[in-house]
Amino acid sequence: MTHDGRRLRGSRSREAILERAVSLASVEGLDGLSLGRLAAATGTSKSGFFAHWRDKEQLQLDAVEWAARQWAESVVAPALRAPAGVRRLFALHEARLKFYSDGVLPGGCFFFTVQAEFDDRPGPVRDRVARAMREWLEFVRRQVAEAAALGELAGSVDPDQLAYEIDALGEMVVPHSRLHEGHASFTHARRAVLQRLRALCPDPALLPED
Amino acid sequence: MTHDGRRLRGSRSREAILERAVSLASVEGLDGLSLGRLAAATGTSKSGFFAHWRDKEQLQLDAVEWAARQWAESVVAPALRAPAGVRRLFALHEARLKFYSDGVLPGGCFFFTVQAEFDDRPGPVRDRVARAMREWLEFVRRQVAEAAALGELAGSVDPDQLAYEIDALGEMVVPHSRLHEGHASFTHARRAVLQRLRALCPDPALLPED
DNA sequence: TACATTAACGACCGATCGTTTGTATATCTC
DNA sequence: GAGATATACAAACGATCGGTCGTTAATGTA
Repeated sequence: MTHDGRRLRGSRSREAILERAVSLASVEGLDGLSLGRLAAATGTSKSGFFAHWRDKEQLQLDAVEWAARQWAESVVAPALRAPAGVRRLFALHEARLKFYSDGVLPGGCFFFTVQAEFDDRPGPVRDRVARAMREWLEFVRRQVAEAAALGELAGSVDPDQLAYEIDALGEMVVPHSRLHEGHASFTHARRAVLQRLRALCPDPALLPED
Repeated sequence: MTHDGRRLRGSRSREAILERAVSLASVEGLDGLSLGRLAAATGTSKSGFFAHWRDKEQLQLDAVEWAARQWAESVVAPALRAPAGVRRLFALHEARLKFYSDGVLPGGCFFFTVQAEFDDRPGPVRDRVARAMREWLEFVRRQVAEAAALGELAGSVDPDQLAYEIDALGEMVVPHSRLHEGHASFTHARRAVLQRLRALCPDPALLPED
């Protein structure tokens, strides 16, 4: 009846499980999330996981992969529709903030949670998380360098430096907005980067005033 | 023989346990830390904990208290030796960075880890952590306001805004420095705040050039 | 000295953890 | 259709979880 091949059916439930895992892990972390709770949340049995993954660590690694793809589609891709340079750089910052304020993930940010969880725990998961963060920072750095090459940033800008600032100001919105209710941290994060870029940009018309 | 009163002895081991708990929690989190491992690390039995605390949550609450005191003594107090104003503000930032780079805690920062762990988990521990972070941010905000009142910051500065920036740029050093080895993030965090303050301060002699 | 209190312990509890085993069923290959 | 494979499950495993219980030794109070 159903035309699900076993492989199609398998990869569908695999994707559904990973989506749930990323969602739950944004709240409780990848290790804090237990297979029992994940099974309950997906309406399956926990022993069924072992048909898809050798052990919990393999599932964690695939969850990081899934989250990186989600980030690329939800944050990076929309920002790439803005014209290259300082406008794209700020669009990237705003797309991240929108990702957070839209509540795409219940915990706000998978990578913030998982980064805090694994930054001191050597192993494959930590390495995979570190790679994802490195690639993200490298991408931001490239946007900075491109803006500078287009003459949209004062010449003396260090791309590594500015990329760190943009990332830090954006990422700390997650704990601030969740710990102290209210929208203030979003305003602060947005304005911090906006004013920083406006101060560097020779053409103020490229960026909103406020 | 020993002049330990039972109360003195009790409060001594209580403090020793809390110090260990804060240290371990900076790595694995307050919930990730299990009583069994804490007992092993302190050379005691886990059942002994229940002579000092009703349950794990009470120990967690006291650990937050202990960590807040450590932060006040190791970061806030040294910075207060600098003259009020923009110099104290920057001294505060540098004291925090020194706290991290000195490796006072094996996980870098107790509050970063615990914040990420509890920002989505309602309960007394979350409330206590939120209060500690609120008090810290309020303290930074007051230093900003004082610097502005002394005429050491351009008049248009919003203390909430600048306090958020200083905190975010300082705190994100923790995951960055641990995930990507190297000292770069310390340089970035230091220079970001320094250049921001220098741009606002009418008297550049108050701050180092670089 | 008599008695209460405290610190600390070993042994054990039910629950949950990640994982293994065995089994049933559906799907693909031939 | 036959045999291999993939999906999924229930049941159970040993380990560990937070927590309880009963006890011992030391210290305090009377």
